[in-house]
Amino acid sequence: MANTQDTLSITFAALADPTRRAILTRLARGDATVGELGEPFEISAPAISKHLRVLEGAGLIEREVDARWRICRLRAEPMHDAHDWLEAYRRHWEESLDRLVEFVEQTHRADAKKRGNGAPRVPRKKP
Amino acid sequence: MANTQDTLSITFAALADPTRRAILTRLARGDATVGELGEPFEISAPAISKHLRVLEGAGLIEREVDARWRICRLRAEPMHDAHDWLEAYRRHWEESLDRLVEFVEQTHRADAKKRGNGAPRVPRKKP
DNA sequence: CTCTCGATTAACCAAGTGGTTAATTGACGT
DNA sequence: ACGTCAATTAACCACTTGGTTAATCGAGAG
Repeated sequence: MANTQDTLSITFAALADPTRRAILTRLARGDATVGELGEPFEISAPAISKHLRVLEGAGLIEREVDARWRICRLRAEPMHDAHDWLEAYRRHWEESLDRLVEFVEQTHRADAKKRGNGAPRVPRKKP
Repeated sequence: MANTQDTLSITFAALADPTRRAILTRLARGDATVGELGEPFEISAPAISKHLRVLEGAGLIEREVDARWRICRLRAEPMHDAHDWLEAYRRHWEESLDRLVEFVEQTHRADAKKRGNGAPRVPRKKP
């Protein structure tokens, strides 16, 4: 409902569609026309047009008109902000990974020392 | 319309709302009850409940029931995948940054040589 | 038992989204 | 001038989303 959407929200929303992400992935390999971009998908040209408008609205692509073709080019800057935002949570997912590694190592050590002990313990959710 | 949404789409969609991002930011400082999470916002309790269900559906939080409170905890793992996906585009935004730096340096050099030239030029979108 | 409190569910609404087909625009080739 | 081709716009549809208010549920307190 917050209609005056902030940039980050618009960026994440644009990225929340697999077709649009595929388009961006394609554009990372080089500029392309709208037709080329739509070719891999089984959806109509207007549907592609709409996706491109969303991407353009998010500043993730820009279009340059060349005769009757529109050349699309990737503009990755907004991803930078999204990446930075996520970066702030890195230690949280690394902590979870640490807990998993710790669990695996403990299990391995237990197996090596005395095989066939009790039930395999599961990492506590909040240790 | 792809209804069987992939994980990345669900993650990005969950992050595409400022209220939900604020909730995650709050949870990064520690677990909290639903009431505590909703307190900063001027929306109803059911609206918060829905946001939390979206976050839970994306695997970004988990809820533990404690008497009549629900304790919410951050689960940052899905952000890891989103972060990785964006990482693939790093060189693109860094290239753009390079172009900007190059422009600034050029401008600076020009200013140093002949001061007080025309209006301050703005970086071209496609130099 | 009853009342309150934290939280969720139910039912509804307005707006947005992702898709369609049909019509339109604009540049090119003949 | 005409037809064609790339792309967009228009109009429509089904479904989702973010919000509301009212009702419900479950655990404690009196």
